[in-house]
Amino acid sequence: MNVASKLEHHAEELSALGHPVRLKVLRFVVQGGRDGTAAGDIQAHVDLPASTLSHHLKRLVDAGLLTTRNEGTFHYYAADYKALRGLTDFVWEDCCKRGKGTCC
Amino acid sequence: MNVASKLEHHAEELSALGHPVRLKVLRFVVQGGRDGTAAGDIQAHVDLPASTLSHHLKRLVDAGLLTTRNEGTFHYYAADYKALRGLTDFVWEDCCKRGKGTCC
DNA sequence: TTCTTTCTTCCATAATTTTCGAATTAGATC
DNA sequence: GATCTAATTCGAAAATTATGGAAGAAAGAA
Repeated sequence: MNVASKLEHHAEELSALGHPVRLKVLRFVVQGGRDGTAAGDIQAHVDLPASTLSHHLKRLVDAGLLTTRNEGTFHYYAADYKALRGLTDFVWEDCCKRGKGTCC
Repeated sequence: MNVASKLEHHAEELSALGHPVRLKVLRFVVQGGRDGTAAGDIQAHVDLPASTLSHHLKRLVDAGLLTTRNEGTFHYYAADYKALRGLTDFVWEDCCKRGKGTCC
């Protein structure tokens, strides 16, 4: 993946996280572990209409931050921990390389 | 600072980073070190009209990710490394505490 | 089949964001 | 003062995002 599209991708991820509801959802799912958290449990946590929440969940999945899996009528969402680590690392990449001294 | 407003604040920071130009700017400034980077140098890096860039810089400063300092007619922008660290840590806070096993 | 539960998609409206030329400010230099 | 340079603010159009009721889909139970 080239530099420009990597930037676009990470910007998309950050944009997805840049909304109070979605950030709250992501943290809840991150804390829920690898097995994932059911959409209904997420809804109880954020207290919003199902349709509104569904849009936000889709945005997080589209960005590649969450994965989803269905079990019967239940839809489970889990964090893509690798993607998330890649994102938080990206922001710090080459910190201070153009400055004098170190800082990070 | 309470939990809700901390969430709002970090969502605002992430939203500020959730744009390709602003993410590129932030990384450039992060790499520029503590002394900061002049607006003109940033403009050369992103190749955009000054007015457009100025809006993006303001957004990053308003979010608390950049600080600014004037020297004559030059405006220097520097990363608030503490704020940035607080942000990237926040996303991972209490990872897996509601799940079984560990992952982070 | 009919009903219930769980969740998504459709649709329209409202609100916010992005863009950049033109005008303006602020400081340095002649 | 006049002028140049560096950068911000104004203003207005275009594009994107956010919200949630209503309708639909998918799985299971009665």
